[in-house]
Amino acid sequence: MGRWEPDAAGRLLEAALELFSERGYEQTTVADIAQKAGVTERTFFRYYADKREVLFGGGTELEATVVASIAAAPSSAAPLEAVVAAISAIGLLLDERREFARRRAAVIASNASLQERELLKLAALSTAASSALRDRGAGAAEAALAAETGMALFKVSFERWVASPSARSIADYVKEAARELTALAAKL
Amino acid sequence: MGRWEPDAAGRLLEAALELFSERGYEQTTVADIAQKAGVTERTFFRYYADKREVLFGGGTELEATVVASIAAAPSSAAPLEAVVAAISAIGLLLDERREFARRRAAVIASNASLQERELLKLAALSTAASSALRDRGAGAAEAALAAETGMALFKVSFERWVASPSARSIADYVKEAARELTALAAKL
DNA sequence: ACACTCATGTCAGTAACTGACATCGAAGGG
DNA sequence: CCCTTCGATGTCAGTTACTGACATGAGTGT
Repeated sequence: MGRWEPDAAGRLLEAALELFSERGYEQTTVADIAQKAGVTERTFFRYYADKREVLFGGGTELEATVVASIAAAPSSAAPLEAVVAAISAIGLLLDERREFARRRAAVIASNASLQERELLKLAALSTAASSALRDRGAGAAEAALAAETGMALFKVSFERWVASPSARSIADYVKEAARELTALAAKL
Repeated sequence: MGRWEPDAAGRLLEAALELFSERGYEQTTVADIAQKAGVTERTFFRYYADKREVLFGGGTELEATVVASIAAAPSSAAPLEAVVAAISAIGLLLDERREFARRRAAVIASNASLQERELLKLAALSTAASSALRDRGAGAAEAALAAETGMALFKVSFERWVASPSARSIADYVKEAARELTALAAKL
């Protein structure tokens, strides 16, 4: 057994999520979170670069999933197809953490600066997807556009998933949104 | 004549842009900006809600342009067509402030927290576009997807415009990206 | 027993932001 | 011409996010 309770980062995340949910993001200080997790404020900043980042720890994992998923797409798949597969894969990941993802989304929806951070993470995902598409032979312009469009699909799919109380998978919403996009673009 | 030099907000913006360009965003304090503009730090925060916001003053105008543009689209226009027209209108606005838009874009590109703010403003634009589409009779789902897709088009168009030294209008890049999107979506 | 590591604590400092109150030139009424 | 009011600004004290430097102390291997 260690000198300290294990998994300080996880305890900080749980403490933050609870406090943000109860009192709101701005009404919670980092000192509050640290105290609830049984560490000092300084330790919080050793695990998370800033107060918001505590809610965005899984970013690397998501990025890896996107990249792997695009790399694994059959070479016959069109760029948008590969991206749709990638964001469906992310959807499956979130399905596994259904409870957590919803709590987290509710907190983020209630605070603008958290939304900013979320959008930045999505943009990072888009950049990763674009790069992975280029590795598959797509042109730079095509890759960037397909990646951004994919993020648009993800945003609306995730929104619908959060808004709906049903147990449907995010991947379902993605499929649906992709069909709608085809229809919209056909009328352009 | 007033007691103070006129247009404090404008002076603050100009001071901020110069300092951010020279030293970088993080190496510039709000006190630096205020001093260069000839006011106190407190006055800065009376005009701008936070340090980043000084670069994002035109948001309301852009939003109004988008809403007006979508409202003005002929009822025969498909949702994505209306959105493409709206972001082309924004492009024309930026063309008018070419110089400023490029300096500003360079500063934003160099700092993550400024990128966050920019993404949030874009998201606000998307929400406004979605709402304007619904006012024209579009369904909620269709409107949200068309708006988000439009922002994807805008992002890649603006990126290409910034990267290119030519004098082409942003609207040209939007048109080009829209054509590419049609091709990508057709293969879905 | 000893040194060494590593997660944590302690502490002082900077800079972003906020609320409360003071100041003072201008503008308008009497 | 004075007086009042108003609006933009200044002053100041306080909170909180975040950082760097250094101290501590239990485990780990030798």
